[in-house]
Amino acid sequence: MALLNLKPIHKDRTLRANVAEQLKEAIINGDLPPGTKLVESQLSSLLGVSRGPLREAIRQLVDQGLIESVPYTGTHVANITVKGIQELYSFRTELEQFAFKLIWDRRDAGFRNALTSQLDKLTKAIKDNDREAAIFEELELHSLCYNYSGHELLQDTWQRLRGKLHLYFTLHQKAHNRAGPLVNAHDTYVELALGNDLNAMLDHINDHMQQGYRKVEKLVADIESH
Amino acid sequence: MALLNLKPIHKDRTLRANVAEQLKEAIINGDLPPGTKLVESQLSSLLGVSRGPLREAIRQLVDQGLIESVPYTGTHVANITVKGIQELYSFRTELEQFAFKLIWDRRDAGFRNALTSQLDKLTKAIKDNDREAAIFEELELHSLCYNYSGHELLQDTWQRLRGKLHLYFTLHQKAHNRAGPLVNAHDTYVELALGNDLNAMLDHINDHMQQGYRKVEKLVADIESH
DNA sequence: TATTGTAGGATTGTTGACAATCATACAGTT
DNA sequence: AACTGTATGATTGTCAACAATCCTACAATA
Repeated sequence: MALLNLKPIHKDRTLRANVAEQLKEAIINGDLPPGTKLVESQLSSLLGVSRGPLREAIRQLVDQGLIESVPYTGTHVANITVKGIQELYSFRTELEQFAFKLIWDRRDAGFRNALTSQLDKLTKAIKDNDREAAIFEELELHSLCYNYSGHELLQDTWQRLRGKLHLYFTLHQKAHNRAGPLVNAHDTYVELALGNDLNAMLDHINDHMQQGYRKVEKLVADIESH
Repeated sequence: MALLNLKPIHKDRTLRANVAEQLKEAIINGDLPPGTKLVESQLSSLLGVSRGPLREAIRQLVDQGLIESVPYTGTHVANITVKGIQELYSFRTELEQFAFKLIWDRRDAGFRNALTSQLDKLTKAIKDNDREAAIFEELELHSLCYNYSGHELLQDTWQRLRGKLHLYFTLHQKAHNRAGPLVNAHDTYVELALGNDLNAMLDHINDHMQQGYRKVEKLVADIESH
């Protein structure tokens, strides 16, 4: 048995999974803006899929907070609220601090390499002015930290939040038509993440999140007042 | 308009919701032990419901980690692992500390009354040797704290965990056939929660969780080795 | 005019039949 | 004997038709 490097099979080629993925993409990309009514019959014919798997996909996104649904009445893309953003950022702060407390003594060469290489990707995307990619790479950078924690429950929770966060980033970028992540915003983040002062890192996470929050805060106020 | 005290209508009398509730109950009560195969056709005829809503209910519980499912092959009640319990308790510690940081300056008479009254219910259930009730009331005590935080994202996350926690409690109680929560385990908890030393409370949450973890730890080792 | 009652249409919820996929057992091959 | 291929049965995935519910608009009533 001398075979290796086989990527784990993605054993989920159910329609449900495909539909969920595609819907999520559409919401996150801003193609389906918050508040958009989602009518099952329309969507199903649009996707070339019957309503069964579509409903299951929708329910999956409801659990992720990207879609809201009231029995017998309707389904729509989740709206954005100031409270929602505040909660997301405050919660993220706690999660990421927890992640780093877990990671701290497990950081090895693999982690260091992955992190710096990911920072490079992010920096490159920003310099290329590829905003979509920049958003993605920023989220990947944080995902990396969660993954190295080895804490599945934590990872799942992060994944659940990631979609909404991505949406906020996209909306902010579209509204202000300016670059997403700042060029140097993550330099000190990575620097501290590779350093030897845990408390400094935890403090920085606080700052990092508050910075991020302020960036999208105004956006929401605009949207909320229609 | 002089009418009040109307309980908010529970507008979810869909079959999906009923089935999900009933399935969750059965799992949590231990009627469907971990590893039990769940066959859709059997369950649907057993519940007198077609497979559509049943599948949606199952998917809901999959998202809560109570059920595991592999496409085209099968579905079964989630198994218990040492890692799973460790993660649940370490994660809970962070969540509950976060909750109390949020609550701390919002604690009012209503909160104090609710908390002490809930402690009374718990104590009574223990004294009456009603173990099922004791488990429920203990979870309610913690839920109260999460609810008073006003943080919906935190509440949702807690609710997702609560099911699995409930299951652990039930299994532990059935395996060792001893009382669930100890009589005085929550006295200092409530005492500190009503006091004026936040750090003491946060430290106590750590202890409280580790105590709880050790209690169910052995159970898992037994189960894991079949 | 403000409130209540009542069709009508649209949308979600539910169902039972059909198709795709998988695990098992067993026969065939080397 | 170990491995490979193949049929079989069971189970999940998918579909299209039917039923239940809700929102809207409009008429009726006071």
